[in-house]
Amino acid sequence: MALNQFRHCGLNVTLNMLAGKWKPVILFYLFHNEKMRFTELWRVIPKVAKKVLLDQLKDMELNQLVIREEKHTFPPEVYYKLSDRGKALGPALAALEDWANLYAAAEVAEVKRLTKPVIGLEQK
Amino acid sequence: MALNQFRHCGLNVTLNMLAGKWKPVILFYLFHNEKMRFTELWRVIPKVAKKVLLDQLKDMELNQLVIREEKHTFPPEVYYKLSDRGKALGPALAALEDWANLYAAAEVAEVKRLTKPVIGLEQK
DNA sequence: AGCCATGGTTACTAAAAGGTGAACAGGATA
DNA sequence: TATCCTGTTCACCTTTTAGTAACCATGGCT
Repeated sequence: MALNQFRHCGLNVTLNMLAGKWKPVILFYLFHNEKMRFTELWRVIPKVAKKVLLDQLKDMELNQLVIREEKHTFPPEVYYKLSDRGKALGPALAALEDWANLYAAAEVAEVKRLTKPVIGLEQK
Repeated sequence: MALNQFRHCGLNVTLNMLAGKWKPVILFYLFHNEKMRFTELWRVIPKVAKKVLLDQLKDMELNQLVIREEKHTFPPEVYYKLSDRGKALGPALAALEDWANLYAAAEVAEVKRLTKPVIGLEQK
């Protein structure tokens, strides 16, 4: 889960926390939604396996980027949301995104085409 | 090398380019040094295998973050330096680092202890 | 009783990333 | 001639991550 044990500075620490195939998408949705149930998140990222999504969320919870909120009802309801720490990542993530748009436009364009079906969808 | 083919937005693109165990260190040195020979870089990051360092650099070159400059002398001299694109990452990377220092202080502290011998060293 | 739904786990497989050690040009040097 | 030096490649091996599929508990429906 958490990778590189060689971390020499803050940059490494942060990137380690963000490393994970689905974490950027998860962050994307949580930045746009405040609170999401597990299944909701899962439906919205259709290509990911349940277990993997759980792994990534668990990892992010461990790093205190997200908070898991469990209502002990039946059937169970579990909500995931950004912690303050997670929210504080906003500007930095925005900077990364801006960079991509300014300096890696080609890659992003290609990307946007590939992902329209997944992102920007109606979240219930 | 370049990982996640699932990229839904700029964030993903950027993180994909930064994902790699040694890329943060490499960036660190190139941000501080302007130009470095392969061997110099290799000596300064002692725990990495030559091949792996080469892989990471090749990857970064592909993503146009660094520029490889080869002097056809004997023995060969190869310099690596940041491209403009790479330099433009500066602010975003600084933001990630600042986040770590403000919100993940514990992790960074632990880290600083582990890495003193590697970072902040006398470059040549 | 049988089935659905939710959020998990478990055991296993596959693919990617990283690591090791040897080898290679080919001029310089001893 | 033998050895060194630089940047690279090759053929493998190990460790990490991601993916698959089945199974569980539990209460509400039908």
